[in-house]
This record gives sequence, C-alpha cells and structure tokens, in this order.
Amino acid sequence: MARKGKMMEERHQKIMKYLVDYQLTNQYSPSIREIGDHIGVKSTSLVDYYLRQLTEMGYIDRDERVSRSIRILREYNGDRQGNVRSIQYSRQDVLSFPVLGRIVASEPIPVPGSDLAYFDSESSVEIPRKMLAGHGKESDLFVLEVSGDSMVDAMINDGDKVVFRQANKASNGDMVAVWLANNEETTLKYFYNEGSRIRLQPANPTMQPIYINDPKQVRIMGKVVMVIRNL
Amino acid sequence: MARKGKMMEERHQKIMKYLVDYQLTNQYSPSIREIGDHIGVKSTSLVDYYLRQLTEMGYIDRDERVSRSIRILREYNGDRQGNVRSIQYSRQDVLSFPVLGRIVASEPIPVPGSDLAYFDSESSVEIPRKMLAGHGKESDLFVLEVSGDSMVDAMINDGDKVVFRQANKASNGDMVAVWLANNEETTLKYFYNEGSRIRLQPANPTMQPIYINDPKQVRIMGKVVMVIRNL
DNA sequence: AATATATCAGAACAATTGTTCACAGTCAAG
DNA sequence: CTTGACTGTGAACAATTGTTCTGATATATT
Repeated sequence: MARKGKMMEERHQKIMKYLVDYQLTNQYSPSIREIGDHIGVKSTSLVDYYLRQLTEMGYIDRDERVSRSIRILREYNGDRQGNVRSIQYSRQDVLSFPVLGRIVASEPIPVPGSDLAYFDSESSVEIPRKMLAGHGKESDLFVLEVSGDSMVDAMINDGDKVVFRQANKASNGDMVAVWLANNEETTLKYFYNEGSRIRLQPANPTMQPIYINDPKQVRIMGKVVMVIRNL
Repeated sequence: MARKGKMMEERHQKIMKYLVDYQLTNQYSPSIREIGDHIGVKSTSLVDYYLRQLTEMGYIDRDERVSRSIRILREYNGDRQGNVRSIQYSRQDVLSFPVLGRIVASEPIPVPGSDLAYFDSESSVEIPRKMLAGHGKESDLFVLEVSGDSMVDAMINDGDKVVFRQANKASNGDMVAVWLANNEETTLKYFYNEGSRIRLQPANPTMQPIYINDPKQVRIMGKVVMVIRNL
C-alpha cells in the first residue's frame, strides 16, 4: 500500500493548480525550475519526482527532453468522490465564425462563396470544435443572426445565432433553410421528402406542416447545425 | 514600401501552418530548429528573422529567452482582402459543464449544491469563456437538458441544453426558470415585476402572458443565460 | 551604380532546461 | 530494527534552445 505524506497531496494539488493557471496566462507550460520556485522546492529533482507521480496518476503527460512540454490531461480532484462533477476549464480548439449577415424571411440566405461582398462584421461566434463533431467539413459552416420574429415557428428567436452547413439537398429530418420561390421567402423547417411531395414541418408541434408538390419551388440553402441564444 | 521576395510570403504561410498544426498535436510550440527543419532552412538565424517579421505583423507573439513560447495570435491570411473573413481556429479557454439533469415541467429544477446525488453524466457542454462574458461568476452556472415539448412557448425545444445562473430574484426582462407553487410546474418565462403583480411573458409573441398577484406563488430558480440547440 | 532588402549558412555563445546521482533526515509498517 | 517510501538539497551534466555575429549572394528600387 502506498503511504501518503501530508506534503504530497498538497504538493500535487498546488502543482496542478499552478500548471492550469500558468497555461491559461502564458499558453505554454512552466519549466521545472519555475514550478519549484512556485511551490517552494529548491531542488529540481524533487519537482521531477512529483511530476513523475502526477504522470503515473494520469493527470499530466510529458515528452522526454522537451522543454515546457507538460500537458494537462485532467483536472486534479484528489481523493474526492467522483459523482459531483464541477465545471472544468481547459484550453481547447475553438472555431471562430464571423457572423455573415442576418436571416430575413423575405430574402434568400446569403451564402459564403457567392459574389456578395461581406463586410467585416464585428461580431463573431466561438464554438469549441468538440461541439461541432460530426457536422462535416468545418469550412462549409457559416453563421447568420436571426432578425425579427419570422422564425418563431422554428423555435428560433430574434437575435439567435444559427450555424448552417452549406447544402443543396437534405435528408429527411434535417432542419433546413429553404427559399420558397412561390412565397418569396426564406424559412426554417424540418425537411421530409415523401416521394410525391415535400413536407416542411415547423419545429413547433402545435403548428401545421406545409406541403409542396413541385420540388422546383423549394430551394435548399443549408442545413441548420446549431442554434445559439445568448441572453 | 516594403518589398516582398517570392520566398517570404510562402515561408510565412508555411511557418504559420506549421505552428498551428504543431500546437494542435503537441499542445506546445515547436523550437526554432524544428521550424527550420520543417520549412527547409538550415540556419536558426533565418528562422528567427522570419519569426520577428511575423511578430511585427501581429501574427504571433513570443517571450524572450523562453523556449517554445510562441503564441499564435491570429490565422495567417496573407495579402487577401480583409472583407471575406474565414473561419479561424485557435486555442481558447473553454468551460466544460456537466449536464446535471433534465428540465421537466412538472418538477422543480434541481440546483447544484443541493443534497441530490448527481451521477456522472456522460454528456457535457463546452462553452468558450469568451461567450459567457458578463454572465457573472462561472461557478454559479449550470446546465440542464430540456425534456419534452413543455418549453415550446419559451422557444426551447426537446433536447436543447440550457445554461442557467443560480438566482432567487430576477430583474425585469430576464428569462427565468420559475416554480409555480399553484400549478406545481416549472416554466421558463420572461420576468416582469409590475409592482402589484408579476407578469410572466412567454417568449413566443403570439402567446399570452401569465399574471400572478401573490409573489409567494413564484419561486425563481435561475436565470437563463444561454440556450444551445445541437442538431 | 549604389542602396536596401531579401535570402541563406554556419558558428559560436549563453541561457534555459531536463536528467541523474549522491547524500541525508523523517516516519510508518512489517 | 530494518526496510521502504516520503521529503529534501545540491551539484553536475548534457541536451535543448534562443540569440547574435560574420559573411555571402541575389534582386529589385532609386
């Protein structure tokens, strides 16, 4: 049975906290000597000793003979029970999307790559890459802000940011942005191809679907990948 | 006017791409010699020369005499016009929230810190810290998943993740989760204190508000900070 | 033609940094 | 009491790494 000195646990915790803080401010890891200074240990060997333990415990990861190569693998939570998980924070890959424009019901959706000149929008939307997993190529994604109450039946509110994926066809069940040539408007609906006709189902279950018999009336502009409402 | 050799632009681009790739796989920056090897430059001085240029151009940032301290400030886009902004990706602070439970209209909202035993939920929601700016202390935030169609009038759908901030009072205009003692249900509404009565306004503008005269009937559980719908 | 910048190598240097070894005191368990 | 893990220092070493200097050629601008 591995005994535990009173220093050890405290040191482990202090080191882990230091690593997180340091990486958050500097974007890279501290050197062994910097760690030693911070936790009040004068020999690099003792720091190395603790780092080896933390590695073995699976908290960190290092590359041999590479300076400042400590990676934080998980948050330190000592011996506490694992069933109350707190908010963790870490550095992850974040995609930053410029908000290209607004969805207006009476206009087709502007799509990147078209000859429209986009001005640099001040606003952008940040989304962790992890959250977009399984949504295909990232370069196909773009973000629009919803203007007005025209999308209420899609459960989308004024000011919401909608992440789209460029597409000109859709599978059943996808929420899509479609341009209805007849009505001259853009709308967000769930898409169902029922063979003889296309059914566009509002997200709000109390509302009735739209049926369209002529496929040419429906132009799919993109699939809705994510909706973000920041209050 | 600064002239530009044909190599320069290509090198800058190559270096920036390498930095991004390297950081993505290793979580730390390459050394100058590693960069040199990769772009086919045998002297460290030339690499340093390019890195100084990139620093001056505002693409990267370094700390003097610190190994592997290159920070990527923005994505390299060369001389392209600035009005078509592409998706950028970088490493940022991300908060990872465990999804604590589900909102069910017929039950009060579970709040972290209560004596409920939370099991480790597999699902978590990642949100860049930047997106949560101005929402108060991060430790007061928690996430619930919406179950069923009970929140449709709040423009919130089955499966949506809702970020709450713990609160027991609200300002006018806040979207809040309230427990209505009378009806024995939780609901999400916009909150307005009109002096003699409390008005709870559905997000859907076509729906009618609820008026409550007895403040004791209304228990505020939390404010809605963000809604995320991942399709 | 003269000048400035871009391009490039090589070396030397100093600083930072990871690794390892020797040594030693404390303390709990077998 | 011996063993082994914990706690700790100090030094020495080697490797990595950033910095700087010399020197050289090329190329476009003035």
